[in-house]
Amino acid sequence: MKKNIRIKDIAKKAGVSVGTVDRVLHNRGEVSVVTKEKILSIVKEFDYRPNILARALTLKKVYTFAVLIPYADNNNPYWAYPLKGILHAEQNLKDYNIKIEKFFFNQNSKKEFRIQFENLIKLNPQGVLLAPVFSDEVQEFTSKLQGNDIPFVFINSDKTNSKRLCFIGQDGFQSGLVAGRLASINLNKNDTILVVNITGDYKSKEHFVNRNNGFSHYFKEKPYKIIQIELKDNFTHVFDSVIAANPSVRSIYVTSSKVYKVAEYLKENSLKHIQLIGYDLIEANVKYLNHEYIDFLISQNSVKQGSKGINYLFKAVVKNETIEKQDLMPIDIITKENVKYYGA
Amino acid sequence: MKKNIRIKDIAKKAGVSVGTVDRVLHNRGEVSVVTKEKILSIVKEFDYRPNILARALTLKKVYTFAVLIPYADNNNPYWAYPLKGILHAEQNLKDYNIKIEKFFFNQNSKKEFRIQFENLIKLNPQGVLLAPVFSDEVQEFTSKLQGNDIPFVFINSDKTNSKRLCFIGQDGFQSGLVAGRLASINLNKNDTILVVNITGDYKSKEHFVNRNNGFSHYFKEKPYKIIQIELKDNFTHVFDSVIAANPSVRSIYVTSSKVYKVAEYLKENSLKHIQLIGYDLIEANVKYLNHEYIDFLISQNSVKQGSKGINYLFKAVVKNETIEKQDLMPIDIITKENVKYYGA
DNA sequence: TATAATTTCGTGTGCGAACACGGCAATAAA
DNA sequence: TTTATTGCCGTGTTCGCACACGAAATTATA
Repeated sequence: MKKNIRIKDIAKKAGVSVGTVDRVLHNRGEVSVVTKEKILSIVKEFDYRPNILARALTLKKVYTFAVLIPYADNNNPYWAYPLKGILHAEQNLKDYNIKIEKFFFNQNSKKEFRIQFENLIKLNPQGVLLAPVFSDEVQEFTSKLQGNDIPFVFINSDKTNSKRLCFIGQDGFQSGLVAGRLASINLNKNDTILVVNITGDYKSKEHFVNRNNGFSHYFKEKPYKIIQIELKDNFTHVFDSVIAANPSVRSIYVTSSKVYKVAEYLKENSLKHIQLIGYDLIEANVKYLNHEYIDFLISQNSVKQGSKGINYLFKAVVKNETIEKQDLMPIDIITKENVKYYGA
Repeated sequence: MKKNIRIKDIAKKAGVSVGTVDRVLHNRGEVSVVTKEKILSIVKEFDYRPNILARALTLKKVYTFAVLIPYADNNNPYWAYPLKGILHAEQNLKDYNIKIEKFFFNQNSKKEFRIQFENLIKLNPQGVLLAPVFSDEVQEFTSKLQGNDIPFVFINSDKTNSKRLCFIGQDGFQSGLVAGRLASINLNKNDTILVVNITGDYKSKEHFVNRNNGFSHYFKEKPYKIIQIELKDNFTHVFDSVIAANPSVRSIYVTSSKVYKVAEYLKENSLKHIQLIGYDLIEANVKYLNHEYIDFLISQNSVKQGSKGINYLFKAVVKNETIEKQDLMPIDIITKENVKYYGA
């Protein structure tokens, strides 16, 4: 393990001054082709990597990253968690002069999304982390970013067509498979499984479609009856009739973090014999998990998604490292017994 | 979010030079009580934290950490994983002049452990990460470390009596509960569950005792029969008779990472109707998980344990931060469907 | 009072990288 | 030949911190 080579060392080897080496490294011209070539070859040979500590120290320049995600509220607590991770990463990178500007929008409002991304663009950040909720708007937005040479990272869901730096999230299909495995526990032949999609006005459904597909795929050639229903936020009435019409329902799979709403329903109607599986460790879900109305939660590590997003921007923009185009988070299986280790 | 205060700022506020501030901060004396008090109060008021970038840059001093863990081999692949994490963390901290010296010993040889820790002591590292396998020897070792003011971190298992900086590992009891939950899936009343302890010559059993206790606790007041057996590495013969004597065994819980040996047995004897649960994502286990001879693996994040261990030493020794006395890793539940996300 | 010993404090240098600035040579324009 | 203009390159400073060195102020001793 030998020491890292420094600019000074390169200069000595090339028989020039550090200033010259620096000019080559930063493409600031004013260097003859001959010496440039020579320096570059040395750089390559000894695998020069700038000492980022020294760089961060000397650069008064503050890197600004921007985040564009939905805001969280009572009816939509999910996005509080990625935000937590983002703040955590910000804290971690404080020494490196990284500032993170946050822009929030209503998950159901394309208009707000558009307003916020206009604001964001004005800021001219060095990198962007965003949740690509509305396909068309995202397309438009990312084109602009590309035009300004601003790299961007997707979080939570993906739009493969765009030239993102990276996507951080979960493989929805695969998590559907896991859900299938969990939903079929303790079931008897001919029992019924209910799949519940609570999407509200949510427009970007790809995520949920993948989960459904994975789930269905798991049950090919398995002897269970599966019913799928689509619900709005306020669904008690609809649910009553579905349950009444299907008394053999023994297992429910909710494809989103709103599983706590179904849990609430099960509790109020004393339906503890029905297994319940859903997504994400938000507070309400954890409560029902502990009270055994929810049997399994699938976590997509939303907090970590946030911190990873920022860290990838840091690596790519500040450290100039190449990063993987995709980081699929583990599909954590959470029960009452192990939930306490996934909290913070 | 205002700028961090610097030594220079403190100096100005106190009406002294940076040298004086520095002397106070590092307790190098040669400062009058009055000015010392004044400086300390300013430090406190403005929550001064040294810029670790600048510090790492200026300190030619190389921090040396030492690691003392069992080595991995074919019959004992486990420790390859924490080592992986350790190497990863080392890579990450390269810029900070951290060197990590590794010392390995045979898991069953107190003699080797002793030899290696003598070697380690000679190195006089700034911090130590160790697996406290042999109680008495560890006691002796850690006393010496304390005598030399060398902080140390435990990994994988704990010895609460010693003055460790921190313990990183899993709550064995709690993981036993999780195993209980998983082992009782799809069971009928009066089915039998077999608990298998494969400990070899392994002397430090606390870890496994905790897992057993947690498992037993889960089954209090549950209508299943539970049998516990203790096996050496070569157990085929014994196992034959146990299975023969208990045809109602429908679920097996192996309390260690050697569950692949039981899986092998199940495969050779075509006992696919028996559920199998064990620990750790070592290669052999993953293979049988994919072939559905193992139903669930409980992962204790051994790789991450390694990297965390080093990072805690870094935080405590280099950054001078206080750290939690204990970091309990999540109890990851792994199935065929989600295993691929826990690999690296 | 003069000198030595000690306490108390300030200054200067270096870590590695970034960049402004200025210098020297070769060539072009006067 | 003199004066600009350009191409090419070296020097010096800065970032925040650590530490060596030495200077001043204070106290002790002759």
